[in-house]
Amino acid sequence: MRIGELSRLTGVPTRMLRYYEEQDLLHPERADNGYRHYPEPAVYQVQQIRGLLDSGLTTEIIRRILPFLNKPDEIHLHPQCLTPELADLLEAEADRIQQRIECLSRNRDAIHAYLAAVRSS
Amino acid sequence: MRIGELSRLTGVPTRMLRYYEEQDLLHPERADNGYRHYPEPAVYQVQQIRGLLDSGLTTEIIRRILPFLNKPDEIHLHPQCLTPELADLLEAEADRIQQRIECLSRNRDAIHAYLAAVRSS
DNA sequence: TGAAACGTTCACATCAATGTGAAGGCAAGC
DNA sequence: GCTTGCCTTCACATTGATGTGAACGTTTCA
Repeated sequence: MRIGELSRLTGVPTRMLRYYEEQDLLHPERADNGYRHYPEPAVYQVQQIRGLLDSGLTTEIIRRILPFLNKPDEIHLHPQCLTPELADLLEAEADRIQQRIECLSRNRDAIHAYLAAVRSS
Repeated sequence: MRIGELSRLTGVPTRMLRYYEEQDLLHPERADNGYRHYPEPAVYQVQQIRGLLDSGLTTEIIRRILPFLNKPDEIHLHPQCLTPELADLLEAEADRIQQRIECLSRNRDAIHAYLAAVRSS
């Protein structure tokens, strides 16, 4: 599909889809006339990118971890693909994500606790 | 304590502590000479603010929900304090936080799954 | 008293994510 | 063929969270 349709399907402005490409998050094919051409799964990928951005990750971090998401099965099973440095980077990023999750969970619970307390009074 | 000590205790630059005050997230007292004076609990509050910012929340949202965090007990139990609009706002914010948690959890799991798959090969 | 360390405000700079518009090429229908 | 809508690139503006530095007052201590 072309960029306009992807934009409609995802609700993400075309400007941003081009920006994500510039940031190496998306890699659409190009038609003869230069038009970008996206495969079906791009819809899901864009939603994933949006979710991560909204969660406070930068495009740089997303670029780094994106190749390893959505691929628990279809993995390049050559062990040399996973250098120790890369493994460390992924673990560190998972840890930082975990910290965010805990922070957000605490505060979500606090909001709920507040609402419950006030309502039961 | 003064701003420098709070900065050392939290690792947050004084510039940012002043910025958070400008954004109505912190409200230190002022000494006669104009120096800011923070109470002990400010340390925890600053850490909380940082956690929320790092999780992708804006200062505007943090300003709105901050008064209701950390107060499951010491609540203004006057029911008129919780207008329906305010309750809606808090619920909506809790929902959006929940979405972030789910997005981050999915991707943390994906990273772990990738690492596990590659290592067991 | 003078230096060092800290505080104040003001202001300009940066960076990432995004908005917006110009100027022009391509495509599909009337 | 012309209009309409989509596509391209280029470029400048904006917003929120920061960095950084100037210019100046305060506290501390030798």
